[in-house]
Amino acid sequence: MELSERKKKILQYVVDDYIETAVPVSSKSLTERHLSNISSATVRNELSALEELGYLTQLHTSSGRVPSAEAYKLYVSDLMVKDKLSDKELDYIKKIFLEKADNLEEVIKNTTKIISELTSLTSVGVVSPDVGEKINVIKFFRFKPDTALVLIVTERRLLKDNYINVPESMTDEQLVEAETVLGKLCSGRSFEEICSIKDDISSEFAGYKNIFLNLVEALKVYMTVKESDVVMEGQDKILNHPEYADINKIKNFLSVVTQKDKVMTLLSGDGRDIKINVKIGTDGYEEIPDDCSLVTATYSANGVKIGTYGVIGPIRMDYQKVVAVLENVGKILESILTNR
Amino acid sequence: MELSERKKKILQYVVDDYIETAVPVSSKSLTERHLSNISSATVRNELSALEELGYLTQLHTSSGRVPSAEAYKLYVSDLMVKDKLSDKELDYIKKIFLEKADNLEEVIKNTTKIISELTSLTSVGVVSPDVGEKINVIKFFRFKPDTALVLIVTERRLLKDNYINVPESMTDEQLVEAETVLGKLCSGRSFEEICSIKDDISSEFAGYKNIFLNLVEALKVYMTVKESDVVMEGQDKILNHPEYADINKIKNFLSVVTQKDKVMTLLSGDGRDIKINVKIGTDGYEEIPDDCSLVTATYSANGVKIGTYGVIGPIRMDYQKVVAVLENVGKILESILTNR
DNA sequence: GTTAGCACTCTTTTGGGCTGACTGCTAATT
DNA sequence: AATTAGCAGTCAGCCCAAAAGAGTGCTAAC
Repeated sequence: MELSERKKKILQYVVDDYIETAVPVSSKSLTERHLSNISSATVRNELSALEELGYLTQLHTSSGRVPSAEAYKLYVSDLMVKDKLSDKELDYIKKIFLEKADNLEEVIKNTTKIISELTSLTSVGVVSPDVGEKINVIKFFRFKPDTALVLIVTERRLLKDNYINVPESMTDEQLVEAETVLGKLCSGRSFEEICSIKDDISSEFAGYKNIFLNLVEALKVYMTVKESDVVMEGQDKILNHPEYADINKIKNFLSVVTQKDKVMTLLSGDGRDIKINVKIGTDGYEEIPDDCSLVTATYSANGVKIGTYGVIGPIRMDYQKVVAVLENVGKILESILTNR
Repeated sequence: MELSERKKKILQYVVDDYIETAVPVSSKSLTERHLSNISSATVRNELSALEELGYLTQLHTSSGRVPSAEAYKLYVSDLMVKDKLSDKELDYIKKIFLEKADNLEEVIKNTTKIISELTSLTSVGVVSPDVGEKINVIKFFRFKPDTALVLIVTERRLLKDNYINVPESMTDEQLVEAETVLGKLCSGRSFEEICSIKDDISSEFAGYKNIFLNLVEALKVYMTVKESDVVMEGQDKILNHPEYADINKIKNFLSVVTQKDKVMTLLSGDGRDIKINVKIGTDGYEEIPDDCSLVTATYSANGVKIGTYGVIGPIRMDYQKVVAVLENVGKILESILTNR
């Protein structure tokens, strides 16, 4: 069922005001602030209808109205007016990105830093796993008799955090040969493809089957999100929100937001596209406290996914700002990474 | 001035009880729990003398006594009886370390995890910088026309987070030669030494002076503590302490303990030796809130410093436990890293 | 459909009074 | 000279009642 224009407007004002003040919104304050042309009694009738429809709740019979999770969803999708960032804020984003953007890891750190800074919320980010990435170069570097570091260059980054076992009997020359042969096998192919050719390895590569299998194991590590791919910033920002005055709530929130594995499962779900993704209330996400929202965006450059970023905060957060920040950070980031 | 034996004993009991209960300690409870042979009035006289001496304070005229920072210091250095860990706890430590100790970074993560777990406090750790480390191998890996990844193997770890610029005109063969030549120059020498030979580079190496200078810059990065060397665990643990019921205190604490750079400056100070190091109250450390303590220990194996680890928490923390954990983690860690 | 007005509900604040947990002091005791 | 019993004094914490304040819902009039 469709809401009347006036109901929409009133609901928008309620959410606006509640986000701004954190105080239940009364009919009187609405007429004073936004609706001087109609009386508070009329507004009261509308409010009580909106409550009936599930968009508003009251803490007790004589308190003002508070938006429900439903109301926030409608607000974000339909009601809210999109915010613009100031030139100062845009310059700040550009400045940070241009300062240092050597490698993907650095970029991610900066991205979450910017987002947390501009939204005054806890921000989280995760690099998309390398599933579909194409491999350019593979290199082995032996640093102990029986282990070698694996270096992999893909289109978007240099992977250098994985070790494989190599037989001690293998000479350095043989390892270089393995590198050349397996390099030939892998380059130009994606992680997925390589893992799938596991068994029917042709005779040309047969001598290096064991090394290859070890390599496949190493590749697999990059195909799922790892804790080290998760970045978090500004975990203390939640304390600036008046509704988080309760120790248990804080504890609850921090127990999610100080543990990478929890944030990981949260973010690994939605890597679909560049669009903004809003989860309000639990929405089936048991990891988030149910008075929290998670707003994320997935960025790409040159058709390659960079990662998913976003904020976690109280359900009463400044969605206008958050969406504006995520959109602009995305635009600027993508343009910087694309032009080079 | 030296305290009488009885005063020491009483002060010890006060600190013991206060750490246990978080409630100001009264003369009556002291006689009931520990001093049944003397009367509460006598204890009152002693308490008031200890207050005079600056070891105890009162919140208001009719409250029990609370230890001052001075009292905690004396307690840790002289008064407290050393705690022993249970076999279960010792086994837990060993289990975790034996599970995974491939590379130094992993070990550090585990160390802080164990410490936080066993003490129920926020724990922090930092790898000691590589200043005095001797280099074994240096390797360049070109992954863009003008940049190469620098791999450095030292006695204790593989460093792989630094890039240098190389001239695009340089062929891969030339780069390999640079690697061999500079490898000869550097291997067996410490970071410090290499940086100091900067200028009077002998003719043999003259052709690679620019690469060498870039390499020196890369080395320098490893000679100071970096944010990525800092690890933190259990930032939410502070919320279990009843004296941290105040939002502002929590905010204060978290603003330190969620920011790596702040923790970094805290820890980079004292890398002297294996001894336990206790900073109680501010003690001139403006980064810590003044109702907090920082207890750290620096570990080594085979004469090589591994890093500095410790806990940050309320001044009223269980020092017996903390010291016991730090000592035992150190012993086990050092023995594991030494025997191999 | 809108509005003024009033009764009603519920939270929050205020303040008094009481209790209980201490201490400090004094005078008596060992 | 050190210890102790006893008592007066202080202060936080709790309970309770009363008052104030903020808002709603409803009704009757416009």
